[in-house]
Amino acid sequence: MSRQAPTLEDVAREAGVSRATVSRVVNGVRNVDPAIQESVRQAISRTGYAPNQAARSLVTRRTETVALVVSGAGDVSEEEQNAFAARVVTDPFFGRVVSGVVGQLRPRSMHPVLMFAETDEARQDVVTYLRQGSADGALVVSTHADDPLPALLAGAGLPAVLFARPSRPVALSYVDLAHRDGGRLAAEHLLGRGCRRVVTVSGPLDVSASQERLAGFRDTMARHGHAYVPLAQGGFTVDSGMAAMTELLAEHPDVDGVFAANDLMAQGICQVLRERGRRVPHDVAVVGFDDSSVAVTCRPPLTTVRQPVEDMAAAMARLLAEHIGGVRTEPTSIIFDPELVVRESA
Amino acid sequence: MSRQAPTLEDVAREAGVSRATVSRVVNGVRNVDPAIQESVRQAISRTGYAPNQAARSLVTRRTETVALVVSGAGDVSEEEQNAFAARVVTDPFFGRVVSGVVGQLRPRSMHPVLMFAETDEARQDVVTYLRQGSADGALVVSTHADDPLPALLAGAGLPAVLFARPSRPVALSYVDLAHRDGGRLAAEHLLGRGCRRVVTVSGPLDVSASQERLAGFRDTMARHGHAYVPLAQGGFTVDSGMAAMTELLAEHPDVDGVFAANDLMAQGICQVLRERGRRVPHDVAVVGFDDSSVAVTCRPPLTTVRQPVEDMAAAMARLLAEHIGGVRTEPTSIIFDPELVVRESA
DNA sequence: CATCCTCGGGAGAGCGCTCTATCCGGTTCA
DNA sequence: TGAACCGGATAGAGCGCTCTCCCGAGGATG
Repeated sequence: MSRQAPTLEDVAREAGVSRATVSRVVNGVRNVDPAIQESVRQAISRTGYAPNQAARSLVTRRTETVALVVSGAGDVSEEEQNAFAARVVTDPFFGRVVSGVVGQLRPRSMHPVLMFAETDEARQDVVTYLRQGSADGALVVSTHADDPLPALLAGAGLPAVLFARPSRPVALSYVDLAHRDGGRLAAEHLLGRGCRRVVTVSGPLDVSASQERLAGFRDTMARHGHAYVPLAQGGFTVDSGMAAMTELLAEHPDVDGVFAANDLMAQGICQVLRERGRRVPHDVAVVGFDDSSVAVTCRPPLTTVRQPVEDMAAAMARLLAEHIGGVRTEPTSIIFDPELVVRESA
Repeated sequence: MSRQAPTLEDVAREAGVSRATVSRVVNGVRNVDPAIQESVRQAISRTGYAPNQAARSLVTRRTETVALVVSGAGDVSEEEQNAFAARVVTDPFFGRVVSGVVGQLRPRSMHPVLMFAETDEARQDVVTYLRQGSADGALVVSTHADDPLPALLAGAGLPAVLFARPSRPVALSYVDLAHRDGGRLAAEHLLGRGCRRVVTVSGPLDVSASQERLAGFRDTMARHGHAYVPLAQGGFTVDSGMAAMTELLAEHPDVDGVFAANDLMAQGICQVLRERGRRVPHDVAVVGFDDSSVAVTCRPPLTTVRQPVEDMAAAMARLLAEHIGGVRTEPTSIIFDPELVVRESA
């Protein structure tokens, strides 16, 4: 970067028109004479002009940037922060979120800036970041039901869209899945296969999605005469799935069906079952949740309840863009339906 | 956001001082009378002032934002773009990169914006994004050796730091691993265990890291009398590892050692071996590469060559910050040493 | 032929901040 | 006592862009 970058002024002089006209050409607004348009374009490429985003933002009050925030509850220590980031990013679920979001933002020339807000301070940073106009809005994925961030955002009147309904009502749009129906689908499938001694590994019960999946599952089991379904709580990771299954297996060695609240845990469950000499699905049927990439790579491939994460994330981005653009003003919710995907594990 | 956001002017009026003084307090520069400092601070919290980042950027020419770019080579179709993003983000490797980068950026109050540049157009977008001052610099992770992005960035004189040495020399800083030494470590370990019929699954050979790991491995094997090591090329994914091992096993059923160029493939390899009735490590020893999270969750846990990705990513961020700040002007390279981590698979 | 539009273009006022030049009042020192 | 100095604050000039207003030249209209 040797000399000063060319400005609108330079291009205008080069093309022999006014700043305003160049601006009009660049932004494609109003009718500009095609001949002048062309000469401006040439002047632009001759000077190698690139509009200064800061100057533009200063007057438009738009940055074409949104914050993609993964927020937890409570406080974690300084060094845990990075571990949190690593864990979140590595989760196949997050990959699908990013994929869906980017797919929507790209055609709108918008960009996501990644933020992790697992401490109160970090959450305050997110609010400040938005308040100072560094981003136009936020897409929030909470890892806990009682995440305080949505309320902070709503309180500051900042545009935001949530993944999953917040535990306490907040005046923000969100997308969610009918988790309860997902639990029902899993139960019906296991029952349909003739499973009679079914157990379940739930997600963390402070996450409402976990509660709902479990509730839907248990309700359906109950309605078919299975009043009690043994439960172990997991943490949505492979490890926690293994631990939970080990525990359940000790108490219920005759188990013939398992519902796991996500695929990662289902994978761990399959691993434990195999190590204990149980064949999946012959001896024990396993149903996962999410239909993430591991559902396919898992041995055996998982029968699972599909959550259309990419579509949900895309919807989030779309909603946020509409809120930012002022097209949509009222908080809106979009609930997606789960779908059973039958593979080999059940 | 009901009324207009308060500006410096408002705070100044409220505190009974000039704009400049408030600015100094906000930015903590120069000597300001402690009493005035305090009254300004109070005025700030009373008005709920948050500095406008666009206005600030306009004059400082800094955004405190960096682009975190994952760039491929060649062109992929429109719909493959999202798949690319999903695949990249989900890779545990990327999670570690993000973790390391965020760890460095956070204390500097900088933020990463995520960009995927797997088409020529997308790469051009990255350059434009930086040229218009939307970000102060770029951290580039290339998925292919002949990625054209580094040259574009260097050509435009934009601050950037690369993960891995570019195939053609470019005037940019980079961090890298001594991959060749990593291959050597793997070979020595397998030989030390007494393996005599060793095969290897490499990464894509258009990635220089793959070539180097393979070269280091083969050289060492050759030096110990093993002139020929059967090879199958994989794609750094579990699936490709499985396919490669299936192939190798068909031609070399008596194999007793495998070196995989990353952990994901090693995991696939272990799976195939188990399915074929081979015990790991008893019948076949498997050495992976990376020491990623799957090395621990894999059954059996993987003996692997550790790549300190977090540290490397942190170094990238640090280098970039120095380049942006003008503290460092010459392109610099930092090469990290791999380390063997012995677990159960070999 | 006067009037009213429409269309293409220019002038210029900011957007909210930083930063240099400047000023002011009080001390120090020749 | 006056010049030099210095910490501490202000005034004001931009940074590069958008956007509203305005103007002038045609063309349509009555």
